[in-house]
Amino acid sequence: MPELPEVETVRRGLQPVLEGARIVRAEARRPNLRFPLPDRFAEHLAGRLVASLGRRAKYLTAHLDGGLALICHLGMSGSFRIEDEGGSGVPGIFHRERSKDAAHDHVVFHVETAAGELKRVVYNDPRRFGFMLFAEPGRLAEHPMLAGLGVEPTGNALDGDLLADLFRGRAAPLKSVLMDQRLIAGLGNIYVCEALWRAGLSPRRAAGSLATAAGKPSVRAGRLAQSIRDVIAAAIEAGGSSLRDHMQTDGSLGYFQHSFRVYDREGEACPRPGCGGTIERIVQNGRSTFYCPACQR
DNA sequence: AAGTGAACCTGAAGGC
DNA sequence: TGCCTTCAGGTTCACT
Repeated sequence: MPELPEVETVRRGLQPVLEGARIVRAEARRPNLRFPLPDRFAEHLAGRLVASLGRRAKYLTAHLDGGLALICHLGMSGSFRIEDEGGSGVPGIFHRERSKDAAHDHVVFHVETAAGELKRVVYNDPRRFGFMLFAEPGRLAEHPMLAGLGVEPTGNALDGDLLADLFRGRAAPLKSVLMDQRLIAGLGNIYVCEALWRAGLSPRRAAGSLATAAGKPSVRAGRLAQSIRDVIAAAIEAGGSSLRDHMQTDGSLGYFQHSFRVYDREGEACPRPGCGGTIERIVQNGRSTFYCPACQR
Protein backbone atom coordinates (compact mmCIF):
# COMPACT_ATOMS: atom_id res chain seq x y z
CA MET A 1 0.00 0.00 0.00
CA PRO A 2 2.87 2.20 0.07
CA GLU A 3 3.67 5.61 -1.18
CA LEU A 4 4.94 8.09 1.34
CA PRO A 5 1.57 8.89 2.97
CA GLU A 6 0.83 5.19 3.49
CA VAL A 7 4.27 4.52 4.96
CA GLU A 8 3.91 7.50 7.28
CA THR A 9 0.49 6.19 8.34
CA VAL A 10 2.04 2.82 9.13
CA ARG A 11 4.79 4.51 11.13
CA ARG A 12 2.23 6.42 13.18
CA GLY A 13 0.25 3.24 13.74
CA LEU A 14 3.27 1.28 14.96
CA GLN A 15 4.76 4.04 17.05
CA PRO A 16 2.59 3.74 20.18
CA VAL A 17 3.21 0.00 20.36
CA LEU A 18 6.86 -0.16 19.36
CA GLU A 19 8.51 2.90 20.82
CA GLY A 20 9.95 1.95 24.16
CA ALA A 21 8.99 -1.68 23.63
CA ARG A 22 11.24 -4.71 24.09
CA ILE A 23 11.42 -7.27 21.30
CA VAL A 24 10.98 -10.46 23.30
CA ARG A 25 11.34 -12.71 20.27
CA ALA A 26 11.31 -12.36 16.50
CA GLU A 27 10.28 -14.93 13.91
CA ALA A 28 11.39 -15.03 10.29
CA ARG A 29 8.97 -17.48 8.72
CA ARG A 30 10.85 -17.56 5.44
CA PRO A 31 14.49 -16.85 4.64
CA ASN A 32 13.89 -14.04 2.21
CA LEU A 33 11.56 -11.32 1.07
CA ARG A 34 12.81 -9.32 -1.90
CA PHE A 35 16.32 -9.85 -0.50
CA PRO A 36 17.48 -12.51 1.93
CA LEU A 37 16.80 -11.46 5.51
CA PRO A 38 20.06 -10.61 7.36
CA ASP A 39 22.03 -13.53 8.81
CA ARG A 40 20.71 -14.57 12.21
CA PHE A 41 17.95 -11.99 11.82
CA ALA A 42 15.78 -13.22 14.69
CA GLU A 43 18.74 -13.70 17.03
CA HIS A 44 19.98 -10.17 16.44
CA LEU A 45 16.57 -8.74 17.30
CA ALA A 46 15.78 -10.76 20.40
CA GLY A 47 15.94 -8.71 23.57
CA ARG A 48 16.45 -5.37 21.84
CA LEU A 49 14.73 -2.20 22.94
CA VAL A 50 13.07 -0.09 20.24
CA ALA A 51 14.22 3.47 20.84
CA SER A 52 12.35 5.19 18.02
CA LEU A 53 10.61 4.72 14.70
CA GLY A 54 11.42 6.92 11.74
CA ARG A 55 10.70 7.24 8.05
CA ARG A 56 12.75 8.35 5.07
CA ALA A 57 10.80 8.53 1.81
CA LYS A 58 9.04 5.14 1.58
CA TYR A 59 11.42 3.48 4.03
CA LEU A 60 10.57 2.76 7.66
CA THR A 61 13.46 2.85 10.11
CA ALA A 62 13.65 1.57 13.66
CA HIS A 63 16.45 2.55 16.03
CA LEU A 64 17.24 -0.33 18.36
CA ASP A 65 19.54 -0.34 21.35
CA GLY A 66 23.01 -1.83 21.10
CA GLY A 67 24.00 -0.14 17.87
CA LEU A 68 21.50 -1.59 15.44
CA ALA A 69 18.88 -0.07 13.17
CA LEU A 70 16.28 -1.84 11.05
CA ILE A 71 15.41 -0.54 7.59
CA CYS A 72 12.13 -1.78 6.18
CA HIS A 73 10.43 -1.27 2.84
CA LEU A 74 6.86 -2.39 2.19
CA GLY A 75 7.31 -2.96 -1.52
CA MET A 76 4.00 -3.12 -3.34
CA SER A 77 1.90 -5.24 -1.01
CA GLY A 78 3.55 -5.12 2.42
CA SER A 79 1.58 -4.25 5.54
CA PHE A 80 1.89 -4.49 9.31
CA ARG A 81 -0.81 -5.40 11.75
CA ILE A 82 -0.82 -5.43 15.52
CA GLU A 83 -2.38 -8.25 17.52
CA ASP A 84 -2.71 -9.02 21.19
CA GLU A 85 -0.38 -11.86 22.11
CA GLY A 86 -2.53 -14.95 22.45
CA GLY A 87 -5.58 -12.96 21.41
CA SER A 88 -7.63 -13.33 18.27
CA GLY A 89 -6.11 -10.37 16.50
CA VAL A 90 -7.69 -7.62 14.51
CA PRO A 91 -11.40 -7.38 15.17
CA GLY A 92 -13.87 -7.24 12.34
CA ILE A 93 -11.91 -9.32 9.85
CA PHE A 94 -13.47 -12.51 8.57
CA HIS A 95 -11.73 -15.66 9.68
CA ARG A 96 -11.57 -17.02 6.14
CA GLU A 97 -9.76 -13.94 4.97
CA ARG A 98 -7.39 -14.02 7.88
CA SER A 99 -6.31 -17.63 7.47
CA LYS A 100 -5.70 -17.08 3.78
CA ASP A 101 -3.72 -13.99 4.56
CA ALA A 102 -1.64 -15.77 7.21
CA ALA A 103 0.21 -17.67 4.50
CA HIS A 104 1.98 -14.39 3.81
CA ASP A 105 2.81 -13.47 7.40
CA HIS A 106 6.56 -13.51 6.84
CA VAL A 107 7.97 -11.78 9.91
CA VAL A 108 6.53 -11.62 13.43
CA PHE A 109 7.84 -9.44 16.24
CA HIS A 110 6.72 -10.48 19.72
CA VAL A 111 7.05 -7.42 21.89
CA GLU A 112 6.42 -6.17 25.39
CA THR A 113 5.27 -2.59 25.13
CA ALA A 114 6.47 0.23 27.36
CA ALA A 115 3.19 -0.22 29.26
CA GLY A 116 3.96 -3.91 29.80
CA GLU A 117 1.44 -5.37 27.34
CA LEU A 118 2.35 -8.35 25.16
CA LYS A 119 1.71 -7.73 21.46
CA ARG A 120 2.53 -9.24 18.11
CA VAL A 121 3.58 -7.01 15.23
CA VAL A 122 3.08 -9.03 12.05
CA TYR A 123 4.54 -8.20 8.65
CA ASN A 124 2.44 -9.54 5.78
CA ASP A 125 3.50 -9.24 2.14
CA PRO A 126 1.94 -11.45 -0.56
CA ARG A 127 4.15 -10.29 -3.39
CA ARG A 128 7.33 -10.10 -1.29
CA PHE A 129 8.65 -6.96 -2.97
CA GLY A 130 9.32 -5.57 0.51
CA PHE A 131 12.47 -6.17 2.52
CA MET A 132 14.16 -5.71 5.91
CA LEU A 133 17.83 -4.90 6.40
CA PHE A 134 20.09 -3.92 9.28
CA ALA A 135 22.13 -0.75 9.42
CA GLU A 136 24.21 1.15 11.92
CA PRO A 137 21.87 3.68 13.53
CA GLY A 138 24.33 6.56 13.36
CA ARG A 139 24.95 5.93 9.68
CA LEU A 140 21.43 5.53 8.35
CA ALA A 141 21.75 8.34 5.83
CA GLU A 142 24.85 6.70 4.36
CA HIS A 143 23.26 3.29 4.02
CA PRO A 144 23.27 2.27 0.33
CA MET A 145 19.48 2.02 0.39
CA LEU A 146 19.03 5.61 1.56
CA ALA A 147 22.15 7.40 0.38
CA GLY A 148 20.93 8.28 -3.09
CA LEU A 149 17.46 9.48 -2.15
CA GLY A 150 16.29 12.94 -3.17
CA VAL A 151 14.38 15.57 -1.25
CA GLU A 152 11.32 14.73 0.86
CA PRO A 153 8.15 16.04 -0.78
CA THR A 154 6.96 17.40 2.56
CA GLY A 155 7.91 20.65 4.18
CA ASN A 156 9.49 23.81 2.90
CA ALA A 157 12.49 22.34 1.11
CA LEU A 158 10.41 21.51 -1.96
CA ASP A 159 9.64 24.78 -3.74
CA GLY A 160 9.43 25.98 -7.31
CA ASP A 161 13.08 27.00 -7.50
CA LEU A 162 14.24 23.58 -6.37
CA LEU A 163 11.96 21.83 -8.85
CA ALA A 164 13.14 24.05 -11.67
CA ASP A 165 16.74 23.17 -10.80
CA LEU A 166 15.99 19.45 -10.67
CA PHE A 167 14.17 19.58 -14.01
CA ARG A 168 16.66 21.71 -15.93
CA GLY A 169 17.88 20.01 -19.09
CA ARG A 170 15.67 16.96 -18.70
CA ALA A 171 13.84 15.74 -21.78
CA ALA A 172 11.94 12.99 -19.93
CA PRO A 173 8.24 13.56 -19.23
CA LEU A 174 7.20 15.09 -15.91
CA LYS A 175 5.60 11.82 -14.85
CA SER A 176 8.82 9.81 -15.01
CA VAL A 177 10.97 12.53 -13.48
CA LEU A 178 8.61 12.92 -10.50
CA MET A 179 8.74 9.16 -9.97
CA ASP A 180 12.57 9.22 -9.84
CA GLN A 181 13.42 8.66 -6.16
CA ARG A 182 16.90 10.15 -6.65
CA LEU A 183 15.31 13.54 -7.26
CA ILE A 184 12.18 13.56 -5.08
CA ALA A 185 11.87 10.64 -2.69
CA GLY A 186 8.49 9.27 -1.68
CA LEU A 187 6.13 10.00 -4.56
CA GLY A 188 4.60 7.05 -6.39
CA ASN A 189 2.16 6.44 -9.18
CA ILE A 190 -0.96 7.70 -7.45
CA TYR A 191 0.29 10.93 -5.94
CA VAL A 192 2.25 11.93 -9.04
CA CYS A 193 -0.94 11.65 -11.10
CA GLU A 194 -2.91 13.58 -8.49
CA ALA A 195 -0.29 16.32 -8.07
CA LEU A 196 -0.04 16.88 -11.83
CA TRP A 197 -3.81 17.22 -12.10
CA ARG A 198 -3.88 19.74 -9.24
CA ALA A 199 -1.13 21.72 -10.95
CA GLY A 200 -2.86 21.57 -14.35
CA LEU A 201 0.27 20.10 -15.95
CA SER A 202 0.42 17.28 -18.47
CA PRO A 203 2.30 14.15 -17.37
CA ARG A 204 3.71 14.04 -20.91
CA ARG A 205 5.27 17.50 -20.84
CA ALA A 206 9.07 17.50 -20.86
CA ALA A 207 10.27 18.20 -17.34
CA GLY A 208 12.90 20.62 -18.63
CA SER A 209 10.15 22.87 -19.96
CA LEU A 210 9.41 23.96 -16.39
CA ALA A 211 12.93 25.24 -15.83
CA THR A 212 13.71 28.85 -16.55
CA ALA A 213 16.81 30.97 -16.92
CA ALA A 214 18.82 30.92 -13.70
CA GLY A 215 17.41 33.18 -11.04
CA LYS A 216 14.04 33.57 -12.73
CA PRO A 217 11.18 31.90 -10.87
CA SER A 218 9.02 29.46 -12.80
CA VAL A 219 5.31 29.91 -12.19
CA ARG A 220 4.51 26.37 -13.32
CA ALA A 221 7.25 24.84 -11.15
CA GLY A 222 5.96 26.79 -8.18
CA ARG A 223 2.44 25.57 -8.79
CA LEU A 224 3.65 21.98 -9.09
CA ALA A 225 5.68 22.17 -5.87
CA GLN A 226 2.65 23.48 -4.00
CA SER A 227 0.42 20.76 -5.49
CA ILE A 228 2.83 18.02 -4.46
CA ARG A 229 3.06 19.29 -0.90
CA ASP A 230 -0.69 19.78 -0.66
CA VAL A 231 -1.65 16.34 -1.92
CA ILE A 232 0.92 14.56 0.26
CA ALA A 233 -0.16 16.51 3.35
CA ALA A 234 -3.84 15.83 2.67
CA ALA A 235 -3.21 12.13 2.13
CA ILE A 236 -1.26 11.79 5.38
CA GLU A 237 -4.04 13.64 7.15
CA ALA A 238 -6.56 11.13 5.75
CA GLY A 239 -4.54 8.12 6.88
CA GLY A 240 -3.33 7.30 3.38
CA SER A 241 -5.21 5.50 0.64
CA SER A 242 -6.70 2.05 1.03
CA LEU A 243 -6.85 0.26 -2.30
CA ARG A 244 -8.11 -3.30 -2.48
CA ASP A 245 -9.08 -3.11 1.21
CA HIS A 246 -5.54 -2.67 2.37
CA MET A 247 -5.75 -1.77 6.01
CA GLN A 248 -3.71 0.20 8.49
CA THR A 249 -1.97 -1.36 11.47
CA ASP A 250 -5.11 -1.22 13.60
CA GLY A 251 -7.31 -2.74 10.88
CA SER A 252 -8.92 0.57 9.96
CA LEU A 253 -8.84 1.97 6.45
CA GLY A 254 -7.34 5.19 5.17
CA TYR A 255 -9.82 7.17 3.14
CA PHE A 256 -7.81 9.37 0.79
CA GLN A 257 -8.78 7.15 -2.16
CA HIS A 258 -12.13 8.93 -2.07
CA SER A 259 -10.25 12.13 -2.86
CA PHE A 260 -8.62 10.83 -6.04
CA ARG A 261 -9.40 13.23 -8.88
CA VAL A 262 -7.87 11.27 -11.74
CA TYR A 263 -6.26 8.07 -10.47
CA ASP A 264 -8.21 5.01 -11.66
CA ARG A 265 -10.93 7.26 -13.09
CA GLU A 266 -10.47 6.56 -16.80
CA GLY A 267 -13.52 7.64 -18.80
CA GLU A 268 -14.98 9.80 -16.06
CA ALA A 269 -15.59 13.52 -16.40
CA CYS A 270 -12.75 15.72 -15.22
CA PRO A 271 -13.77 17.08 -11.81
CA ARG A 272 -12.27 20.51 -12.44
CA PRO A 273 -15.15 23.02 -12.52
CA GLY A 274 -15.86 24.15 -16.06
CA CYS A 275 -13.30 21.83 -17.66
CA GLY A 276 -15.60 19.36 -19.38
CA GLY A 277 -12.72 17.03 -20.31
CA THR A 278 -12.58 13.25 -19.86
CA ILE A 279 -9.95 11.41 -17.82
CA GLU A 280 -7.66 9.28 -19.97
CA ARG A 281 -5.31 6.43 -19.15
CA ILE A 282 -1.97 6.19 -20.90
CA VAL A 283 1.12 4.09 -20.16
CA GLN A 284 4.42 5.74 -19.29
CA ASN A 285 7.46 3.69 -18.32
CA GLY A 286 5.23 0.68 -17.98
CA ARG A 287 2.94 2.35 -15.45
CA SER A 288 -0.59 3.66 -15.84
CA THR A 289 -0.93 7.43 -15.94
CA PHE A 290 -4.34 9.05 -15.47
CA TYR A 291 -4.86 12.65 -16.55
CA CYS A 292 -7.20 15.10 -18.20
CA PRO A 293 -5.89 16.11 -21.64
CA ALA A 294 -8.22 19.12 -21.63
CA CYS A 295 -6.94 20.99 -18.59
CA GLN A 296 -3.50 19.48 -18.05
CA ARG A 297 -1.10 21.08 -20.52
C1' DA B 1 24.15 9.78 -19.49
C1' DA B 2 19.51 9.54 -19.90
C1' DG B 3 15.56 7.15 -20.84
C1' DT B 4 12.69 2.93 -21.59
C1' DG B 5 11.10 -1.71 -20.71
C1' DA B 6 11.42 -6.18 -18.55
C1' DA B 7 11.82 -8.73 -14.35
C1' DC B 8 10.84 -9.89 -9.59
C1' DC B 9 5.89 -12.44 -7.21
C1' DT B 10 1.09 -13.25 -5.99
C1' DG B 11 -3.79 -12.33 -6.21
C1' DA B 12 -7.93 -10.10 -7.95
C1' DA B 13 -10.89 -9.03 -11.63
C1' DG B 14 -12.77 -9.32 -16.12
C1' DG B 15 -13.62 -11.73 -20.64
C1' DC B 16 -15.06 -15.89 -22.90
C1' DT C 1 -17.40 -23.24 -13.27
C1' DG C 2 -12.99 -22.63 -15.05
C1' DC C 3 -9.36 -21.01 -17.83
C1' DC C 4 -6.97 -17.15 -19.69
C1' DT C 5 -5.26 -12.48 -19.82
C1' DT C 6 -4.37 -8.16 -17.70
C1' DC C 7 -3.35 -5.31 -14.05
C1' DA C 8 -1.73 -3.70 -9.30
C1' DG C 9 0.59 1.41 -4.56
C1' DG C 10 7.85 -0.32 -6.11
C1' DT C 11 12.55 -1.01 -7.28
C1' DT C 12 16.42 -2.65 -10.00
C1' DC C 13 18.77 -4.28 -13.87
C1' DA C 14 19.74 -4.61 -18.80
C1' DC C 15 19.55 -2.50 -22.93
C1' DT C 16 19.54 1.42 -26.62
